Amino acid sequence: MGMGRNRKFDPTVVLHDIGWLFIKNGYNGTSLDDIVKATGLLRGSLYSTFGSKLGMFIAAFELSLHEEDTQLKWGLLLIAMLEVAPQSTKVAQMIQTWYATNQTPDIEAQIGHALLRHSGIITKGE
Amino acid sequence: MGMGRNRKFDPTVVLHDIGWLFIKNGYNGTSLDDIVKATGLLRGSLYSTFGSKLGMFIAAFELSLHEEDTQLKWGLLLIAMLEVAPQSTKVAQMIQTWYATNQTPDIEAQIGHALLRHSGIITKGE
DNA sequence: ATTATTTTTGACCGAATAGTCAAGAATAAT
DNA sequence: ATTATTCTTGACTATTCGGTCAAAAATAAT
Repeated sequence: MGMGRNRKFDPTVVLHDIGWLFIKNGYNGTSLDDIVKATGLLRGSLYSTFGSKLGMFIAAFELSLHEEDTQLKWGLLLIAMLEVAPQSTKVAQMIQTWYATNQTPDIEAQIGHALLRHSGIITKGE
Repeated sequence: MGMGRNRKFDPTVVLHDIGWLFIKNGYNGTSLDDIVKATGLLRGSLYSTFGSKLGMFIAAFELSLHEEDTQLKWGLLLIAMLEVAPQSTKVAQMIQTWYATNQTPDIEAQIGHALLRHSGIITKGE
């Protein structure tokens, strides 16, 4: 008996912070020290909740797919496609699923547009 | 007097190997040990020729832009846009220049297509 | 053949990496 | 209030990271 302490932080909020970090530095470009500093949590809490760095990305990515924040969604989608999918079949499948349900005639142009924006080549409309 | 030894390897060939490595693992996902193994060269030779890991990427990227190998070119372009540009203004400028001279009505669709191919979401035409 | 200059070699370095864990603090259920 | 369970803390580890360097080998020019 005794269910123990409850989590002191809101995983959803933390995953947002982590998501934006990944967008800013890339997946391999983001270290755990970066995540620790950005979230204010310690490694133990992060690992007991998300399991691994990859687990953190997957959770943040999945969250973003169920949200309206298109900035977060597109950013993580790009990182997932280029950096994470090659080393995680699960992430590759998540992208597959997203693509299958979001396929439109202009999807490729949308992706290209997102990448140009992400890299700062274009800023607004054109 | 005495001009000293000549380089024992062909930088162009080496830069191709390095370029494909970056495409396969990403920039931050590729270590110098990876490069050493893939090229057969040792760190000293690589550093005396290219200066740094970033120098290796820039040289491989620049080479690819002057070539016909579209696979290599698109692959490195994607890596450059998403991973390297944020940490190198020089690479950002290279992409800017490329974009300025290659801007077409369907450039965004082309980029999106390249990224979908890179991540294995699509394989051939569609 | 000597020499000045260059490249190659591979051991080495401090810093950063992802991940671990035992001990302590908190708390939900009894 | 006790207790079983959970989360938090932060020090710790082994490994990998990009990069350096002195010595050795090679060679182009004289």
